[in-house]
Amino acid sequence: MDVSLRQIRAFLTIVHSKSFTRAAGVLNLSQPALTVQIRNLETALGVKLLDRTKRSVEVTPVGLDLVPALERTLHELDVTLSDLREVGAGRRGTVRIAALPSFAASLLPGVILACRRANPAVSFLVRDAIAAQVSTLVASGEVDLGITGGDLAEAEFDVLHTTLDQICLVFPGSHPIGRKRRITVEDLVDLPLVLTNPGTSLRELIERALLKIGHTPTLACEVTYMMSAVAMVRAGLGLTILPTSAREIRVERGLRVRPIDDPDFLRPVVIIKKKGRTLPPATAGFLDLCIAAMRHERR
Amino acid sequence: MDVSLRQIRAFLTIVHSKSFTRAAGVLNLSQPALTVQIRNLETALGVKLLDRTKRSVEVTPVGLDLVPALERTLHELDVTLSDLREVGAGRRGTVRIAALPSFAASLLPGVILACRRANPAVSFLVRDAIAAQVSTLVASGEVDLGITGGDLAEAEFDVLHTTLDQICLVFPGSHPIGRKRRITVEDLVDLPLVLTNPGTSLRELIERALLKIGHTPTLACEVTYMMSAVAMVRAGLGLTILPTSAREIRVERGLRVRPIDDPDFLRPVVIIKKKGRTLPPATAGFLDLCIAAMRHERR
DNA sequence: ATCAGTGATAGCTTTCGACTATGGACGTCA
DNA sequence: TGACGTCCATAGTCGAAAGCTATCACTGAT
Repeated sequence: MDVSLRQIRAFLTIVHSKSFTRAAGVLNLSQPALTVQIRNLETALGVKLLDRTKRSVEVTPVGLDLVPALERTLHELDVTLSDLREVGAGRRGTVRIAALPSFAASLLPGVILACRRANPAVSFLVRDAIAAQVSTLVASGEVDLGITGGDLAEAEFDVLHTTLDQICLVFPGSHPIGRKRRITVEDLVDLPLVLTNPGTSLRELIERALLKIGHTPTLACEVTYMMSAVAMVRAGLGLTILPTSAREIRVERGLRVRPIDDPDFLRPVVIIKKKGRTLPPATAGFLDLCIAAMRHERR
Repeated sequence: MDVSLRQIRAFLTIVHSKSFTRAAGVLNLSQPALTVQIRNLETALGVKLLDRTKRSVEVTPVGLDLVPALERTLHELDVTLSDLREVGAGRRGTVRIAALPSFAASLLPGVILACRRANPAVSFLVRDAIAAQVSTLVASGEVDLGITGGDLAEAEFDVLHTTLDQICLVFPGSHPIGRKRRITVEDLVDLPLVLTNPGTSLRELIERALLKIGHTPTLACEVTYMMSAVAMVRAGLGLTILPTSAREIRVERGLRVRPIDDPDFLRPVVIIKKKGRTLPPATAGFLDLCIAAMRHERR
């Protein structure tokens, strides 16, 4: 027969309590059960581990040598497994998530805070990246969740939640366009725009929408970070177009933000995971908080 | 249910082979058995460890974190247990033995050599000590075997073997006593003797034997080591009395050795162990060799 | 000498784990 | 596109393992 954990635990318990009967009590077992366990263990190992003698049990020299090693190993295993149970309950673990920069800066901080408040031992790994990278990160398994634009192609992902992100025009308070009641795509034509880099989903969305009415954007400046775009606008270099989710439009004073009233500027946003992948429990909890926060945001 | 080693091994095997079916082959198990093992393991831990998806099995992030720790622990355990099996087979281990100096220097080296030839990984701990100390060492468990004089009092020990050690008179080749055909206790009276310290079993034996015929030894000199005694005799300081087992009587040239023809000078020698104690397998093998060597010696 | 306490043994019962057979999902290839 | 093969899951059955109760044999203490 093979050696089992039960047998090892039985052995160690007997060594500590120096008695089959007492050990049986500790292990919630009958004394004969223990006798059999030890007999089997000794048979399996081919060594006598305990000397059953008058009045009490003594460990053989061989058994004594064994005790520290077994104890160390068993303790390691127990720690590993009890940690794991914590992970299983969602009280521990690492939430690994990739998100568009706008969400990484606006939605996530609050959600992370809430999640950490509920389970202080949970840690977070946030990768902020443009849409194309987000899906790659999810597909490769480098992160478990992705928050990205809704234009993903394949059945490689499960869509866990969908919401909409209103794209807005950002302009100085003094700009004449502020007087319009409603801003449409047509209004964007010929306006000097500060846009994010080509390849970003936002840029593509804008170009596509303008192309639809036969135009291309009038580029005032091209930047990588939305923060830069906002600064440009503030300096009067032009106007920019950012999603509502972008934190940048809220921190900069003296700028005005107005939705662009066009279905093309209501960008779908999804939370995705790799298909067939189970989310770690802590991450599943985090997801729920995310969805709740998005619902709350859209109200 | 509790986590078992089988389950952990099953999990790791599946992780490596990335397939239930293949892992089942490796483990000589049916595939459904593995399915059940993993299901039980996951239930016990409250975590999904494997994602069973199309065509192949993937480890969940949580499971992946777990693999190295489990592997390390399991490997440690395997090493510990396989070492132990070696010990159990007597191929490894430490033989701990206390012996009277005469035996430690004469009988033991050969036996140890033979034992080591049979099992090269066995190591030895030899304590050479006078009779009183030998029994103490055995009683305390500091050694497993003791070779000592036969005058031990208690039922605290098991006597594993008994032999007799002829006590001899050692004298210079030129000494007149060499002309006697037979040496008796009476011959010892008034001879200048080089004796070992009071408290040694040999000294007590000699004093007791002389006292029986109403005498006390004529002390030429008192020494601790038999080697010293022999050197004194060699220098003509007196005669000495040593057991046959003493190696010293063989190495010194120009000395003569004659048995003292008296039952009092046929000292019983025993091999003992603590009662109720199981000998480690390597030590049991060593004991057999000791007994064989003693039998051979007395022929 | 009796009694209390220890571990071992025996007989019975329950539980666990393994096997065979089969089902459902998915990928592949004609 | 449909038949097939592969993979894991499920169901039912059976045997082995492990548990329990009752009792024994031994030892040490009263």
